[in-house]
Amino acid sequence: MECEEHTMEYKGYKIQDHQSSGGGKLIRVYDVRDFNPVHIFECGQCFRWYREHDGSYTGVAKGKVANIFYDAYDYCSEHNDGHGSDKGGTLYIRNADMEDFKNVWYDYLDLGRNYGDIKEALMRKDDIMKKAVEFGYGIRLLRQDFWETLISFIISANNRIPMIMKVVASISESFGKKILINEKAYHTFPDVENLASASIEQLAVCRAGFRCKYIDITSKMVEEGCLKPSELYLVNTDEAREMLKQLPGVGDKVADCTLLYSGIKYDVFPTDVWVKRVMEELYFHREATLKEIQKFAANYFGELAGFAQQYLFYYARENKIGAK
DNA sequence: CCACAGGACGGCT
DNA sequence: AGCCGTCCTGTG
Repeated sequence: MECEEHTMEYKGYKIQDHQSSGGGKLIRVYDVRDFNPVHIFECGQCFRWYREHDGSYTGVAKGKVANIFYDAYDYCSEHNDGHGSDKGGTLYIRNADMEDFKNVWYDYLDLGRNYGDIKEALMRKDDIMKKAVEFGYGIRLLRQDFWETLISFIISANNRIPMIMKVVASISESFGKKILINEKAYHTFPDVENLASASIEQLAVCRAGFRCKYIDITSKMVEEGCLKPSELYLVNTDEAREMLKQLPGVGDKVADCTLLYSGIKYDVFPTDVWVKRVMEELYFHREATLKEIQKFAANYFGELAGFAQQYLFYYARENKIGAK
């Protein structure tokens, strides 16, 4: 089998591109900091990544399939140096070439952002954030496809993560494009037109329940141009949230998740039951309304609210903070 | 069989 | 504006 390797530099990262004639493609990215696949793929922001036996994750995003593995340089010692940054490691992206890395994965994995600085700023806030950041030290906010994120979080309403994953997988199998890799089939998330042309009966097969009608109407509204994703970048966060809330099935929480996880706005604080519990238990020391929590987060975390929320959510859910 | 988990929405105050 | 019943599909 012929193998070809190239080493190059891209936006400050040293990359090795490994292509074999057998069809195996691999990208190695050196010195990637603040990266832990478990934290990234299991912190509730995405629904299409599955853990393999070797600890890597396989998923479909932006029309591409990849397997992601991370090898930390100093696995056993402390994960951070007390200043919010870690020692880094090597990121392996299988089934990707240099073009895929430049066009999809660099951006999707938010590799252009210095999470060390964000973690340091949040840890300086208080001991609660220090603990939350130390716990989820390898979290990154994925910059996901807007449309997939919107529909995924409409499905997330009053629903649990394993169920959301099943419904999104089912919608992709029914309406997305098939990709064959080593004779195994993967499916992309359908684009707006494909979902808009589906009937409610076809959607019902995907087990989305009462959310089927929201998906149906939202698809048709977006197809007709009632909401143009590009316009969300041009307005402030409150206006963007109100625009999204015009779509059925989209309230404050779904709107904020969509804005945050597709990388459009970062000064949001999506407040689900877990975030509400952790805020009540650790910050308010009493019951608090959603409004109070939103106001507090906006003032206290400001531009970093979205990142703070993600560390707090992962910390709360993994440790069952505030659970009955 | 029942209790419970999880946000949006609409009707009521 | 705030409160609360209802919506669906699971699992324990």
